[in-house]
Amino acid sequence: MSNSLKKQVIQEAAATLFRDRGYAATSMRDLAKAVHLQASSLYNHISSKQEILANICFQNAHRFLEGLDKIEAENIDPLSKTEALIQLHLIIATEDVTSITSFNDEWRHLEEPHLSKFIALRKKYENRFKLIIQQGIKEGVFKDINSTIILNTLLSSIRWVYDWYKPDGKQSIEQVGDVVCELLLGGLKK
Amino acid sequence: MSNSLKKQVIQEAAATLFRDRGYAATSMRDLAKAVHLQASSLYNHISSKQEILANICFQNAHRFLEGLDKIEAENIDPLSKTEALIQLHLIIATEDVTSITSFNDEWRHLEEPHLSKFIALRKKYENRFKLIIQQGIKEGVFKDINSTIILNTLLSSIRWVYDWYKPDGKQSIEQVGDVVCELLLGGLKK
DNA sequence: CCTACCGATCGGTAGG
DNA sequence: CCTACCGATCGGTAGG
Repeated sequence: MSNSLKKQVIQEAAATLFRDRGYAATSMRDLAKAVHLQASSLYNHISSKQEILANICFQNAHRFLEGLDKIEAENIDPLSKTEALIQLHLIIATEDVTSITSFNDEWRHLEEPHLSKFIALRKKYENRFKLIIQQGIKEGVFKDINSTIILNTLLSSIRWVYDWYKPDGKQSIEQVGDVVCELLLGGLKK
Repeated sequence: MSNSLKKQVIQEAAATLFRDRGYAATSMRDLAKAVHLQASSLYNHISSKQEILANICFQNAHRFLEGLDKIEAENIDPLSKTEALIQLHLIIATEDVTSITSFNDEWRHLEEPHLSKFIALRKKYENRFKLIIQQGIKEGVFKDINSTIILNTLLSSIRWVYDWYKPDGKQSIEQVGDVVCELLLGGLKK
């Protein structure tokens, strides 16, 4: 197995462990066992436990920001953009459930300077999302509700899917997405 | 200070630390420092780190179940019950933000037999909540949407308030609650 | 990739 | 409530 491929395997095993037990409760010996190595051998592929977490967090942060870039560039109204963003969250979630869950829950274990950088990226994402919502309010498609509350409720309401969704379930993620959109946007639309 | 009062102080300090750093990343020495004791002295008041977590989790679980008891007993329609449940979550959240946050995020660090007991309590709560939603669908007040998706979206969408709400904010929790109700129930109502 | 090992820290106990 | 201390485990390094 190539070195970079092995690194990938370690990263994925770490994401699973971080999701299941949390970052702090996962030891490098747990991780080593998961990939059939001695703990010390991990350090031929990664430089520290912290680096693994940082990779998980920033990889996912960039996936969200890239998705947002595309949606912003599209020539569609704020309602369609909001719908597209909800679907983006669900698509990213299903592409790599374990990674996204540990990204959601474990970023707070980032150390500086990673932590500040991560929070800044998230803030940027949220502000751009909020701008789309505010545009929707301005254009009269959305109710005139505090846009921070709308944003937080939208972002938060999608999160259960990460914990809950299993690819072998009876419902496709698109179906779940449509229902979630109907539920959330139904109350938001004027 | 009485013994039971000191125990209360320790529990609250622990809830704050668990919320800020997580259960696994909080050491008994951290906790001891927060209450101006030596680590060993904590054990005059509590029996283990695990016991503290179990107390936090079960205290909050019972607050939710008691609230649900009352709401179920009221002679009101499913829509009003759902509204009352959303407000219940927000009220409990604001009464004791730190405790509820570590209850939400740290229960998975419970060990057996606590863990199974806790999951069973939560399942019971969710099933009874779901029954109210299903009643609303049957009576034609709610759209005929998969009740599990509705339940999860409702429960999940409220969670950001725990992380976000500060009592010194500009908005009262009732205002936030009204907005969240409008947003969520607006899409749910037929 | 391994064996051997480091200093630091963990939850908790003994004994007063 | 403290000092002193236990065995276990932590992330990580040295050296091959």
